[in-house]
Amino acid sequence: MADVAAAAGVSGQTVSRVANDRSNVDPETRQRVLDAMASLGYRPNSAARALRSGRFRSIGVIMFSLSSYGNTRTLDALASVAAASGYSLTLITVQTATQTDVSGAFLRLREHAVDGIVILIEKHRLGENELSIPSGLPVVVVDSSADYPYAVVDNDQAQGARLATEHLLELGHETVWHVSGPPESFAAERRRDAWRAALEERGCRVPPVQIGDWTAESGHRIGHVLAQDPAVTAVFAANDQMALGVIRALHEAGRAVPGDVSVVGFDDMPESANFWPPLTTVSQRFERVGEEAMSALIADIEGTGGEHARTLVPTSLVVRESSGPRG
Amino acid sequence: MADVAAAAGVSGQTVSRVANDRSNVDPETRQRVLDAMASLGYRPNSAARALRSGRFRSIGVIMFSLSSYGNTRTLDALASVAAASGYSLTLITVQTATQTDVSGAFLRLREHAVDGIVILIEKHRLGENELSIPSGLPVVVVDSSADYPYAVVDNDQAQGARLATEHLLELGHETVWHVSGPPESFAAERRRDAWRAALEERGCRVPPVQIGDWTAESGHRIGHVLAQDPAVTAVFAANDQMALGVIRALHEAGRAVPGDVSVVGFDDMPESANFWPPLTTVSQRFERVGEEAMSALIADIEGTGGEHARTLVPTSLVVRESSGPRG
DNA sequence: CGCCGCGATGTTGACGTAAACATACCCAGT
DNA sequence: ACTGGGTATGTTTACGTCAACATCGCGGCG
Repeated sequence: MADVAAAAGVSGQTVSRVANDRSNVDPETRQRVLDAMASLGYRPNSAARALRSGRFRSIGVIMFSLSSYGNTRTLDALASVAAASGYSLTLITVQTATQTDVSGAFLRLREHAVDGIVILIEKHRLGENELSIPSGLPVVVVDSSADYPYAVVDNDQAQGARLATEHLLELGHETVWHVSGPPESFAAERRRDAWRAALEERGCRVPPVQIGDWTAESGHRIGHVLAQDPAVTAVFAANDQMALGVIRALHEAGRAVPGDVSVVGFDDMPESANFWPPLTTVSQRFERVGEEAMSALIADIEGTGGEHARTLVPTSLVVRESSGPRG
Repeated sequence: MADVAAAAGVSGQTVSRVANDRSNVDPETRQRVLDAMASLGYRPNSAARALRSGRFRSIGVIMFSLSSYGNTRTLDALASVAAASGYSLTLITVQTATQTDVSGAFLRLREHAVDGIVILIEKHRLGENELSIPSGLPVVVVDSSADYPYAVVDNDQAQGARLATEHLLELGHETVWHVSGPPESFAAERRRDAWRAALEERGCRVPPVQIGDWTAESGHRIGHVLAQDPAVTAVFAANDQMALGVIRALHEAGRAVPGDVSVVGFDDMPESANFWPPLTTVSQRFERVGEEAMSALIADIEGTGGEHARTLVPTSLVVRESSGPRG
């Protein structure tokens, strides 16, 4: 900065004013400073800026894992919105979603002087005492329980699961079997509850829940069991990967999809339209979730708004060939 | 820090020494300082630290998109290694892989005081003049050409493509058709060249290349064309998603996989084992790529080594049911 | 004609840390 | 007892930026 000031023949303060677009700088002087900046390749030093202002224009993201398709897309949206708002994104991944790991991530983010934190954890109930942040940083939680003392943004899991279940019932199936995500996942629980509620509302028998772990392998294993039972004509899997495994098991058992069994997934991965048969599934708007989360966080940081609302982004059903009338 | 110093009855400098684990602090004093730190919840301010030292213990990552499966897994590995080495990760995504966007990302990272940069761009030849970094920051490029003046780490695309092609030839197929990635992708080019070389070495006819864009849809479209030609008995798709589309098109055309046509992919996505039929594919070790890239970068930052080497991580063939002897 | 006010610019200091240098002390060797 | 060297700790200062205050000059108005 001193170099720029010298080159432009002004004081450092004037350079600072130009850099921050302050009023009350003579247009001619401003131009001179801008020229000097350009020719010297000057960039303000954000460390000094952060030290001075206490703000870093940086957002921390704590993720459980990048392997999940939805989390990845949400992160992408977070990055876009953050960049558009002039924030950078500091990413911390934790190996396990334990309180210890998440707390450690918090501490590391505090050291790295972030202005706010997005938690992208798909697991259930991180002990709330552990999540308290002494520094009072703004926090937004994505894809988790409503019990947090922070703003929460999520896809509307319940509404999506209801869409899927009702779609199958409307096709004439007597009931719908469910391949659920793991017990510790809140998203899985919400989808399961909504599936059960949809069945009960219509007076349908509620078959036993099949517990998977989101992987295609678990779907495959469960699919083999379901394929043995001729009463199974409609399956709602809690994600597309498990649906894929179920379909493979049905193929292996010689049961036609959707001729003998209809299958519906949840996520709408890019591949799902090209499964065999193409998968009927619930499309989530992860981009929208990321945008909502980042907007809420930035509003909180900058003092605009901040009601710690719960935002649910609606999902939609994409009907493809894996579901059909009861054969 | 001043509070801690007062609480422990020492000077700020001693606190600093304890915080940085310097030698020459009396064990008793050290403990007193540590206790004070703990009770006051002190965390060093990284902004001030960065300002003082010029080092931020932060790595910038520039990604073209998070939508690619491989990039995501590589990023996951980068994050793990960075965390283990005490670095944080600043993520910048660019919408397009143009020189302008990438340069802009560079500038933003320079402002954010990163110590080094990983470029995770799957596209070809960013103009090299644009990639020059005035500040002389260490840079590692993942998944791209060897022409850069920086260290490069990548999966060994050529070796993988050769594995896939030779596997199909060894099954008795007279030649292998190729569904390629888009022209501007260097990875696609390397796979294409290796496929062609493997065919030519064995004196096989080289069928016309089918150009896709990595998506399952493009594979589906191309698959329909290939399905018309009875001479097509073996297809090597440049990624699993396009392979999925090809398989779907073959199903639709009534051609059995692998009975009539064998299909091999590239990537080994978690879903691929549960395609119908399960996909023979080339498994890439993205985690290893991420580790190598981050290690190289950190070595460069910390002045250890730094020969700007080119590291290729070997791939392996996973044989499943989508490939079989020529029917 | 002189004073006031306002806009443009300069000067000073503080943010939290750590390097460099300074000081204080202890112990071994003569 | 005195010197020299090493260890533990304190003091000063600078990193780059920006808020607060100080200064300067110019035009308007009583």
